[in-house]
Amino acid sequence: MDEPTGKVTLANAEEYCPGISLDCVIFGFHEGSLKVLLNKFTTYSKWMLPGGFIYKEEDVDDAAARTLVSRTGLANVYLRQFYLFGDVKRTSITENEDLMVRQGFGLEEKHISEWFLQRFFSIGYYAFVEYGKATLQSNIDENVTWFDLNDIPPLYADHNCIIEKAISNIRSQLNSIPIGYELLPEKFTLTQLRIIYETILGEKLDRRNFQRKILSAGLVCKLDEVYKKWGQKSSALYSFDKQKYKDAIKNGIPVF
Amino acid sequence: MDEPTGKVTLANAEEYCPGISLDCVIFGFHEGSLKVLLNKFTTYSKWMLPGGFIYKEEDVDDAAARTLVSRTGLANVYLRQFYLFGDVKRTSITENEDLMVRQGFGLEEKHISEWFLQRFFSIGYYAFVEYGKATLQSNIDENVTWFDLNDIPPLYADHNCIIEKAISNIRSQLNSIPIGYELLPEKFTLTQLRIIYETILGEKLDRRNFQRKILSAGLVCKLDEVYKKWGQKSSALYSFDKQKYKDAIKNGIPVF
DNA sequence: ACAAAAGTGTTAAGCGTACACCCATGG
DNA sequence: CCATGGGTGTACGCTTAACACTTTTGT
Repeated sequence: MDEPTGKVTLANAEEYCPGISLDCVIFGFHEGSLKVLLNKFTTYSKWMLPGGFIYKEEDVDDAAARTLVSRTGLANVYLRQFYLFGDVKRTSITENEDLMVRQGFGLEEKHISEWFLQRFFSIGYYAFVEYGKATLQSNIDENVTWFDLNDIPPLYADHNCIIEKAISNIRSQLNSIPIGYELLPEKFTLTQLRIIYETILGEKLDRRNFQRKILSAGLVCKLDEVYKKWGQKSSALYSFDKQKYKDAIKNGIPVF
Repeated sequence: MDEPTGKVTLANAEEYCPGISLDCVIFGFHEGSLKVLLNKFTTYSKWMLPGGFIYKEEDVDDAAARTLVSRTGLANVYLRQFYLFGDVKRTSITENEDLMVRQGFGLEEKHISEWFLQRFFSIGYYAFVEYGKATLQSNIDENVTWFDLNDIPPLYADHNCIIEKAISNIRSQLNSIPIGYELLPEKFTLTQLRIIYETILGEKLDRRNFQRKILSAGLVCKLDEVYKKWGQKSSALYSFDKQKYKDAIKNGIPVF
């Protein structure tokens, strides 16, 4: 999975740490809703989270970043490890056999059970990327697409649970992580920002109170420009104050 | 490490998942300060966090619980996975060689480099136990002792970092986890509870405001008994309301 | 005229914070 | 009588939550 444009192969399985993988819940924001990036091997029926393996001489965080680059072309994104999924039954052998046989990974026969049918731990990461900047790296073997967060199909293994856990994790930290900066374009409206919060929290927020709260945090500043949407009153555009944003990240300033 | 009273051996290394271990930051409270449980192999100089390996057919959470039982004799304790430590250089080969040679694990020569000198991922867990109920399982090969949190020596590998990360993790969730219930005996004073919060937060809290805050959460109730300490006014004893505590755990009620 | 979305302001209740005061105990 | 620690109460200020009115724009 380290070859963005080439065929997926595990013939080089010896280069990876055995029994451990990582899965990324990659969030984007587009047309008023949160999206999650999923991929599917063309020969296999189920969608799955973009994942990867870890080179024997590679830090886990680096492996996650590499996975993200290979699917979106984006480097230096907001990426956080949030949980290790380690139950024995989180993957099923029959499901993995199915996946493997259909996909025909470049494994010699004797390596199949040693590698792909073994028990796997998976390290969960979540990422925030700017939807418009991601260049999805689909190819003949692998299809990469955004899914609306409210419209996720049944996924491979425990990947639905991984998404759930990512969201509950983000939710519990929503007061201390400045969400929005990585998800939104440079210029955005407060309604867009509010929808992100509402989606994560799973509840409606009062428009006016939200506005006051966000502005009082001081991380975003109003621009002179306005956003014009057909059929509505034009709304003010805002931008993140990059310096204050970085301070908030570094010093853990509560932002909401 | 699954044989509490026997000699530590890894001759049965094939039974464990390779390249992955877990380390527990076990907190206790005694004589006005937070303690962390550490252990030391008698032949090796450095203290380390109680850790263990994961059987091939064992859930990670179960492995952590087993590790905890083997050191403290306690089952059903508050135990949470908080991070996976996955940097390549988190352990050093020379340090591991030193540990291994001195300890003389029951490994055949050819297995040494395959098992103990390989790269290790470590899953971090933290636990809260009642100091008075823990029965430390020291033996000839392994010494198990409580250390004051403010007096931790330089530990094996990245174990000091693991403790730091555990504390910062607990600190960030202090409003939503009912800390104290597992650390304190059945009957306790609010000063004891306050010291726990102060230690985790690293700052003094106003005695009166703390009291009001805790009581308004409704998880603890005042008893008719008092605690008498030599040289001071006697103070009221409190207990956790077990039902409300369970609800708070289950439903994630903010408790502070 | 009406619906949908945005801008602005007000008010009351609740919570956090900073205190003041008194009591009990032992040195 | 003083130092230490515990019990109780108050008062101010800030944050939060609930809510009303107006503007813009396209159907």
